[in-house]
Amino acid sequence: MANEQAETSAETEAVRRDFIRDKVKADLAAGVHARIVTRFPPEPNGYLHIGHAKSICLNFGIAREFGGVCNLRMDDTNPTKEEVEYVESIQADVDWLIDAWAKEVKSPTVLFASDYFEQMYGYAVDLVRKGLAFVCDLNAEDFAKTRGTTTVPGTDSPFRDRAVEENLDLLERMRNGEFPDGAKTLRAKIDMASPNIHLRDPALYRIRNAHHHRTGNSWCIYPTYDFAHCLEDSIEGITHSLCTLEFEVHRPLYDWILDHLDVPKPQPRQTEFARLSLNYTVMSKRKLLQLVKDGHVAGWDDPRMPTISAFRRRGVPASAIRDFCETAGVTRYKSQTDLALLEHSIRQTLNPIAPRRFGVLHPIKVVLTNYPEGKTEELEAGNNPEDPDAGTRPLVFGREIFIDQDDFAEIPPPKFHRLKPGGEVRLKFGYIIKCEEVVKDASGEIEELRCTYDPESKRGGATAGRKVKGTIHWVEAAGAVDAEVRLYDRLFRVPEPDAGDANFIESLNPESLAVTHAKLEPSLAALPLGECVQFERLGYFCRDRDSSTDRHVFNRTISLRDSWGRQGTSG
RNA sequence: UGGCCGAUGGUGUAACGGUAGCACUGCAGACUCUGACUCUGUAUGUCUAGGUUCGAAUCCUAGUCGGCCAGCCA
Repeated sequence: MANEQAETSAETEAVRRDFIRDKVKADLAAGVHARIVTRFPPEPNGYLHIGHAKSICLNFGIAREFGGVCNLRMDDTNPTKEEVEYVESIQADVDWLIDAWAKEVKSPTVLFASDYFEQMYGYAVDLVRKGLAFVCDLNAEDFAKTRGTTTVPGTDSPFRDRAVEENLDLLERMRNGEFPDGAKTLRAKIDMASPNIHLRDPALYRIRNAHHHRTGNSWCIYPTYDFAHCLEDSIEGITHSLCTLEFEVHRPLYDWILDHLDVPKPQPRQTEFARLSLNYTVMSKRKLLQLVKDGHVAGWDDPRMPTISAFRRRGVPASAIRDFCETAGVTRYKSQTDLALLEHSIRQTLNPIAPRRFGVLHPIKVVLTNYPEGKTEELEAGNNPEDPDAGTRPLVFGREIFIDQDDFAEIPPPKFHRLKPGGEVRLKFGYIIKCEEVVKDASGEIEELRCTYDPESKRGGATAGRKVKGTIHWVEAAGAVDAEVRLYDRLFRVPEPDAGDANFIESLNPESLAVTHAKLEPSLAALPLGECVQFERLGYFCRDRDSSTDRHVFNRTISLRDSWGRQGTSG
């Protein structure tokens, strides 16, 4: 009995996830819709970022959970800002992000608002016929002047009472290209005194003699967002139109347009949620574009960027981003999500699946003076302690190896568990070694460490059970693969780089990228692109696409949590 | 001197009139051939003031603070 109750309430809790899903569920229960249809409607004027990921996960996620579909629709109603490059990157990013969900819920083809231009124009004509829209000759400046302000009502356009026939004629001539850019607009006839400025006879069509990336030169008038978006939703049979909070004040107009047109019922309903805001980064397309154009980063997919393509290149699994979006939640409160939440999702996703490998980022050579010259042997190394099925791999061991600079200290700080003069550490999967001598060059730089090893301390050996404080990773010198390893840190030094009127460029973190010349275990030379491994004790890494057959470039996806060295430098 | 929206630990998010919970982060400890993982413990919260009610984070009123809106951008 008690168990049943617990299960029931747990189930209820699992289903109840946010206020939007509540609404969807209620609509379904009330029979408002037979099937849920959502949409993700990016404007192809930039690359998708982690903020879009939230919207993608929400829209596709809801469709999936409720057995519906989600359309990927390019909102391409402004030819002066949109490019094919962006529609392509958006498709690739969405496909990668939703991955297997695509088969279940994604509309089979990408949709384009521009495919509805003729239909939208027809609706505009309908509004004119009903006396609900008029052609206005005011230029942009006079339009603004007569709009009023937040506290002062606007005044009617002198063209507001044009006869229907004249409006029809003028609209057609607008379409036929008889007027220059900005000369005329089609406006809704609503209420210039409305406290909601978006209801003060808003523009529905504007003249743009511009080449559109899909419709070419067949149009010279283009619908505004407010007119186009609700119609796009209506045409596609969208049931729930989810958007961010800043569109809240547009909702009355969204409804007004559909209410006054002969469109299928039930009409789509717009619901707003708070966009994702992540600290230590910026999210606006304008600012991301500036970072790219001004060369502060290497491109849209520079792994320091918050773009989806950057996360992909950096080695972050799509499922980690989805997990993060779920963790961040959906509310109407404008929050600032901590980067730590994202990092946790990434580590949590990678830990059970990433094969363990050895990589030495900042090598110091170690010579084992009592290890026979010319001898090598194979050690058996576990691939992943989190996954019993991951198996083992052979690791060549020899007289000369590399260890990381961080794992040796000539003058060790308190509680230092690693190698120090006269001290011992275990080489993971191998022997216990003892540092006998520090060899330096003329300038005092450490040239190599001369150590002895305990031949019986290997797993299975007589002294294998000896306790030493530290276990470190290593790479055998002769077989080591040279690699360039790129260590990334947060792009900005401050949590809110674009707070207030701050110049976000000044907050860039000069140490967001550090490049090291590393020594890696041989198997890493063949690591396929797109696969993430853990360099033991260091973090998760993947091969970068800058690699070639004889050049190895790796990205650090994310470091391991480090309760010891946080005060030190990264890597 | 407008309209609309929002406010729960450091961060994010639950609780839908009935014991303020979870995750992240922080700190402390256990374990460890990864100073990881895992586990344990611990710290910190309902914006304010009234009201309704047996009972309010939740409902009402007012205030405070924050956000959005005056593109022919989306």
